[in-house]
This record gives sequence, C-alpha cells and structure tokens, in this order.
Amino acid sequence: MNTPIRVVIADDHQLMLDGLKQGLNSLPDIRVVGTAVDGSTLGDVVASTEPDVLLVDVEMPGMSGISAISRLDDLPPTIVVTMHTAEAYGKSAREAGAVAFLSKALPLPDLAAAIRAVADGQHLFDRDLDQALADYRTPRLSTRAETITERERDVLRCLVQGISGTEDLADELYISQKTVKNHLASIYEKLSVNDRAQAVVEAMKLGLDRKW
Amino acid sequence: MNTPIRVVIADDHQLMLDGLKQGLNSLPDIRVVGTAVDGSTLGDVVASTEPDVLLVDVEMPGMSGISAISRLDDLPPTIVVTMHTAEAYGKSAREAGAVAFLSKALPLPDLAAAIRAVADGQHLFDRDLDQALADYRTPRLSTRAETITERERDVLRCLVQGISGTEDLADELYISQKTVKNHLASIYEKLSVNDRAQAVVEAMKLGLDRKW
DNA sequence: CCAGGAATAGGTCGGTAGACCCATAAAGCA
DNA sequence: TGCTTTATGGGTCTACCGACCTATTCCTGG
Repeated sequence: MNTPIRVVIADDHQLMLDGLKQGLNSLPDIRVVGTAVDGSTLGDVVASTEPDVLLVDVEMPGMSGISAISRLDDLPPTIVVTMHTAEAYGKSAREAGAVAFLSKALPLPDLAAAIRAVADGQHLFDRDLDQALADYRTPRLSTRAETITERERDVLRCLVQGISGTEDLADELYISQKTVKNHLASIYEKLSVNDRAQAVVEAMKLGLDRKW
Repeated sequence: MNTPIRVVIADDHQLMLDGLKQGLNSLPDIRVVGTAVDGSTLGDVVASTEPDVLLVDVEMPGMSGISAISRLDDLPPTIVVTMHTAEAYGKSAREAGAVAFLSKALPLPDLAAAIRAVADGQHLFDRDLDQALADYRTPRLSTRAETITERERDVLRCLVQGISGTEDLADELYISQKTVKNHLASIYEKLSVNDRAQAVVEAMKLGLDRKW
C-alpha cells in the first residue's frame, strides 16, 4: 500500500480535533498521527511525530496558530484553516511558512484533497480552489487495490454487507458459484489476503465499502 | 440491536459538521440522520427527519442557533454547543428550549455521553458535567452483543486485525484450536451470524474493534 | 455450599471454501 | 488484425470450517 499521508492537526476545540481525526482517518490514504490543543504543545508533537502535513487553526488561545508555526524550525508543509472567511490572516500565514490557507466552511473531502495537494508539493492560496484540488479528489489507493475490477467490487460490497456464502453471493449477483469463487480468488490475490474475513477487513480499511 | 439515537447536527462550518458526523457515526449507538449549515434550513431538516436529539452551534451566520431553535414548534431534546467557554448564552439557550449547554472544548466521547444523557431525558446545565455524564460514558450496545465475553472479544479483535485462520488464532491467543472454535461458535450465536466474515462486519459495525 | 457461567479442551461429521488446472465469449486496445 | 483483460463457466481435491455433543476446571453470586 502506498504509505498514507501522516498528518498532525492542531485546534483549540477538542471537539473539532476529535471530529477531524475521525473524518480524516476514515480515508484510506490519510493518517492522523498527532493532535495538539494549543500552540505550546504543537512543537513537541511535530518534533516527535514528524508528519508529512501539518494542519493548524489560526484561532488558538495563548498562542495563535500563526505564531505557533512561525517558531518551528523544521516546518512540514502546513495548511492554516480559519473559521472566518476573511482573508485577513492569509498574508501572515504565508509569511509564517504555511503553504495553504483554507476556510472551515470547506467540506471534508475538499480538506482531504488539500492535504493530498500540499503533500504533493502544491501551494494553495488565492487561486481557484476547485481547480487546484481537482486532481486530488479521489483517495490514492494502493496500486494492487486499484486493479480491483467492477465485478470484483460488487463481490466485495456484498461481503461488507454481510453476504458471505458462495451461494448467497451467486444469487445476489446472478452468476454461478464458480464465477463467485473466481472473483474471490482474484480479490485475494490483489489484496494479499487468503479468505473472506480478511478481505472484509482490507475492504473496509481501504474504504472500498464507501467509495465507488 | 437497541435502536440507535437519531441525531441532527447544525453548524455553520462544514468541516465541523463532516467531522462530527464521522465521529458520532463511528459510535455504535448514535446515528447522524441530518445536518444543516444554517438556521434557516434547520427547520426543514428537523421536520423531515424527526431526530431524537438535536445538536446546534450557537454561532451561526444569519440566524443564531438560539433563535433558530426557538422558532421550532416541535423541538426535540436539544443540545447547544459553543466555541466560547463563556456562559453568556447559557440562559438564553435554556429559554429557547434547549436541555443542555456545552463547550466545544469537550472531547467527543463526552459529547456522545451528553447525547445519550439528553436522549434519556436528562438536563445538562451548570451542574458538574463529569458526574452527570458518568452513567452515559459507554455506548449502549445490543443486549446480545453485551454478553460477548472478554475472551470472545480477544478473538474478535484478532479477526478484525486480519488473523482469521483457526491455527493462527490459537497461536495468537495461546489456546487450542478447539477452544478457538468454541469461542467463535459463541460469537456467531451472540451476533446472529454464521461465519468469520460476517463476524468481522458486525464487530466493526458495533465498534467492538475500537472500544474495550 | 451449590448453581451457573466462563474458559479450557476433545471428538465427529457434513459441507464448503480455497488452490490449481482449465475454457470461452466479449470488449478494449495496439 | 491479434493481444490482453474481464467476465463468465467447468472440474477436482484437500483442508478447513461450522454444527452438535460432551467434559473439566475455575470463579463468582446467591
């Protein structure tokens, strides 16, 4: 599997932190490896986890996100988010070393796309976001998993829905039991597993139950 | 399964909305059935989904959370959350019909506990939160799933980690293959499934892989 | 003290899953 | 045109899984 993008997020609201963490971790290619609720602990977390991408809220008590990141020597590609649509902080965010500046009004998939974009070396400021993010909308899956075909996905989807018997799968997909077994064999090979139970685990990990 | 608590959440920040939705849906006993990004659409969403609990942010553009809920005739048990620790809105939230007033500084498990508490008829204002939420910390699972024993959970945990073969499970848990089969049989009965693949699906649905 | 549940383990047996071989029709692409 | 992939299907065989029944030990609650 392509190694997931390791992300650290900082926000003074624990609720936001927990929510974002859940949301981002639900994507197959992004892993939240650390969180911080204020600017002072952010440095330690970044130093110990060495994330690929840093995500910070501008509004933080004590030390603002901006000043917090400006005093990090080894700043990873950093996205600054704000509650306000205002561009007021944009300039200072850039000066502090951020490579992207976004609003919290964005939906989560867009944030995910932005994370992939900056992990890829892109900068996201004023420019048209929709266009800049276009290439990063779909999660980067492992090369093996990407070769999963239409019909094989049908089988996986059934598995995840709790249809696991060969006969049940055959009935559900209107194919012979033999074909089901063939598809399963292909799936096992592509996901590097060797039975239905492990296939379910992998499918869920990769998010094959949600997307497509 | 005990029917999950149906929740509608309103927040002007899409990111918060998506994050909370993910976080809450990851719990086995809470289901987010609707969301609203502003006060004006909130009414329609509540009317069409009829949630058990409503969760609204005070700070919303156009119409504040407070005024939005005060003009709903048929208000479900409602939790008002705020970014600020300030109690300023507390009184007006109560007057508008809310039964709880919380800070966004709370961690997600506490919010979940609060949701369970208000769904259960509790009111959560000034009082000591920790104590008020104590009874609602653990997710309410289905009665069958709650009888899953320690050792059976070990087996499930292994399954979810991709250890599915009888021999592998036996080695991992230092028990005989026969005992593994016994535990599996109990699990199947308690989760109403009939093989390892379905057990994995159920375990993940119930969140048995995360908790305990 | 005894009943009951949990964890451990043994046996048998039918059914099925997974591995390995193969074939054919259709579709996409060079 | 032919090569490759995909979807469909067949057969065989071994190993394994799941269902059913029993048993022992330990611990906890009444």
